Amino acid sequence: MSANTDFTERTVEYNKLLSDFKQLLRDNGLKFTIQREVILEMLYSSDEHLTPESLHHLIQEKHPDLNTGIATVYRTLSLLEDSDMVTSLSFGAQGKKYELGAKDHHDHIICTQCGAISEFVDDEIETRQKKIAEELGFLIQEHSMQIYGICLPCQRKMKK
Amino acid sequence: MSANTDFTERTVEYNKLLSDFKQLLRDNGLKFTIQREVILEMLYSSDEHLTPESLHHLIQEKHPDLNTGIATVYRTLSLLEDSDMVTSLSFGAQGKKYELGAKDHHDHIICTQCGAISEFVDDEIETRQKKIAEELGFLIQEHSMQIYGICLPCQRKMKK
DNA sequence: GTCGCTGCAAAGTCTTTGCAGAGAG
DNA sequence: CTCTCTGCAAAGACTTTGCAGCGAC
Repeated sequence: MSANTDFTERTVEYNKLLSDFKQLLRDNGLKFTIQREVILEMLYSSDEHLTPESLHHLIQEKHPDLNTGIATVYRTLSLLEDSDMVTSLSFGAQGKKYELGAKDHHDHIICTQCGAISEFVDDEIETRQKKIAEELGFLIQEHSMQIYGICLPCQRKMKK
Repeated sequence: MSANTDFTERTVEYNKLLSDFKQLLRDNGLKFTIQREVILEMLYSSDEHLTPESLHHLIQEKHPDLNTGIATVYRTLSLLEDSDMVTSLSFGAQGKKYELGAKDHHDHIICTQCGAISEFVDDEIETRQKKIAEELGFLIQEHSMQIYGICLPCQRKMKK
C-alpha cells in the first residue's frame, strides 16, 4: 500500500466521519461550527489518546486564530461521547482520555512508565468474554480491557 | 461448609491482613491508629467496591465516635494503594472505587443500569493476555478487564 | 431574524495540603 | 518525649454552568 493510497483512504474515512457528525447535528437541531469541526479533525488526525487539556492545547497551537475555549472542548467531547462518536478511557491516575469511537473495536496496553498506549484486538478473548457474560446472566453491551506493563523503549532506558 | 467455618476463615483471613498492615506500617516508621484499622476493617467487611465518600459515610455510621475526617480516608487509601494492599478501579463516570488487593486476582463485570459489580476469573483470558503483551514487547505487570452489560435483576425490571 | 454556540469567568466537584493540637510508640 | 496522625479548613485540579454577545441557518 503506497503513501498515496493511505492518504486517500484517510481522506475518505475522515469525510465519512465529518458527514456523520453533520448529520448528527442536523438531526438534533444543533449547529455545525468551526470549533466543532476542528475538534473532530484533531481527534481524527492525532494518533494519541487525548485529554481535554491536551486537545485544547493542540487546537490553540494549530488554530490560534480561533481562540477556542476549554469549555467548548469539554462541551463538544460530551456531545460526541453521548452520540457514541468518541469513547472515553480512564486509566489510573492519568485522567480521562478520549478517542474516536468510529475506529474498529480494540483494547489497550498501557506503559506504566511513560503512559504510552498501544492498541490490540484478540478474537479469542472477545469470544471468551461473551461466554462469561452469558454464564453470569448478563446481557453484554461492551467491554474494555487494559494490560499494564513496561514498553520496549522504557525497558531499554531502565537497563542504562 | 458451615456458616461457622465461613466465620472462622474470614477471621483468619482478616487477621492476616491486619498483621500485614501493621508490619507495613512498622517497616515504614508509621503508626497504627484506630482510624487506619477501621478503614481496613470496612474495606474488608464490605462486599461492595467503595468510593472514598461511601467509605467515609460507612465509617461515620459504624463509628460515629471517631469522627473520622474524609482527608484521613483519602490519605489511608493512598497509603494502602501505594503498598498494593488495595487496588483502585475507575469505571466510566462512576468515579474511583477501591477494593482490597489481597483478594485473588479477578476481573469485573459491571451493570450499566444499577452499577452493580460482579467478579470473575478466566484462565484462558489470562493466558492470552500474557501472550499479547509478549508479542508487543511489553513486560507485563498487571491487567484489568471490564465487561459492561445489564444484570439479571435489571433485565427483569426492564421487561415489566 | 432566530436560536443555538462560544468565550469568559464564576461555581461546582473531588482530592490534596498546611497547620496546630492529639496520640502512638 | 518525640514525631507521626488527625480533623479542619483552605487550596488545588478538573469540569460544568450562567451569561451576554456572536454566528449558523
